[in-house]
Amino acid sequence: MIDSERVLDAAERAIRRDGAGVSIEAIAHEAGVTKPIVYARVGNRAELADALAQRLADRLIEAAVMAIGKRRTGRTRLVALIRSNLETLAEHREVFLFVSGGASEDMPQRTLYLAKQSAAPLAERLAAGRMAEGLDPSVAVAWSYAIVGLLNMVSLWWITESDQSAERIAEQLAELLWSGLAGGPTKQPNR
Amino acid sequence: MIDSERVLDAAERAIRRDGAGVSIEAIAHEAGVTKPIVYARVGNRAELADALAQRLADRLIEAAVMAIGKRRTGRTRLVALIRSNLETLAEHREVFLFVSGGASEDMPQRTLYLAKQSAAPLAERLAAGRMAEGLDPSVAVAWSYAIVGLLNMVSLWWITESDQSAERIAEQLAELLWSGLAGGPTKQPNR
DNA sequence: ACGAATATCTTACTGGCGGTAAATACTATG
DNA sequence: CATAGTATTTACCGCCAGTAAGATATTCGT
Repeated sequence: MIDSERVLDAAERAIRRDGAGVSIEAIAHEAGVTKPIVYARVGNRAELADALAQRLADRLIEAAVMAIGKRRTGRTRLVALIRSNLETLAEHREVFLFVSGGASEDMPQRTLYLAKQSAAPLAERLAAGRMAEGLDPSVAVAWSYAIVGLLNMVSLWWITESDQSAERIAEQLAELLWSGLAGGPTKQPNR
Repeated sequence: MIDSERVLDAAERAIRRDGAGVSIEAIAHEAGVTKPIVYARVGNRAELADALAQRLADRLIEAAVMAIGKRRTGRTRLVALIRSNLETLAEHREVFLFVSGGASEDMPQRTLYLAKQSAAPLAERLAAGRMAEGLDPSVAVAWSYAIVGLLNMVSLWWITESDQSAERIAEQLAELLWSGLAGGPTKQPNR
């Protein structure tokens, strides 16, 4: 009896090897079993992608927790979070690409599903933080999706096209997210 | 002789009808021709998606230009831009979903390609704006991808799950993008 | 210990789609 | 009318997701 975790492990290895377009058969082969087993354990391709998305989200969160383990506050913490996100996604590059597109058809729904894994806890924290400061917490949901989308796209760009360091990119994004386009505390000029 | 524009029009209709998973054959049928014609005109599925992405990007830009036609400045303009983006994507919902995932395989590359259509001009404007203010323009590229990704994800979320008004969401996002998490001009507390 | 029932895995197949090569209809020109 | 060249369709291939039915191991009652 091979449990579903083994299959998922094998799926990740197969994806790393063959790219986001892996066939289910290749995954089965990697797991040392045959196709129907994969279907029995993790379901069809979409469900497989969901499961891998879940794992990836877990890793992102774990990495984030690690990153803020060293007590940092405010902006510095934000930089650390972004950086950990970039580096974790880069580390699981192929899986990231598979989850975020390699599974055909109703893809967008899955993108959203994956996003929600990260966005939901983020939204909670945001709402709590703003409540604590006496600010309107109702922006939290939209903001969390905004931040997740931002990180996703920048990660994709960074992984495939940019050669700058994660540190530098994280710094730039933190600047945007922390202080905004208007440039923070200074009186904003309009343009 | 049917030109490629006709095929693309048909593709959009077919996508609106059948969703992002349309078969090429269905598109050909909608265009009143047969499959190889589609391939001769717009190439394979990936190239079709690219062409539609281009069209969509054009529409987004056009709508954006319209939106800022009424002379607005700074934050107000930002709200208008975001709102136009949301509404335009909602209007072309299915095409948006097709472009941003309906085409299988090397999807992520295409997501990035689509993003670049919007990000490149945005980056130019950002860089110019920051130069004019004596700020470091090197953040422009990362920021443009950040903003495009942010808009993409929020649009996806808004289209499929949220029932709030575009105006309200635009306001919230503008708040984030303009003033940042730290909450703008006011001295930021850390949390 | 032995056979029956059940759980587990594999072989073998189907349907459908992306993509293409070869056949056919069509148009223009002498 | 013939011929050359082009536009379009028919007919096909290969591949893969997903599944049904058969084979093999395993548990359980007696």
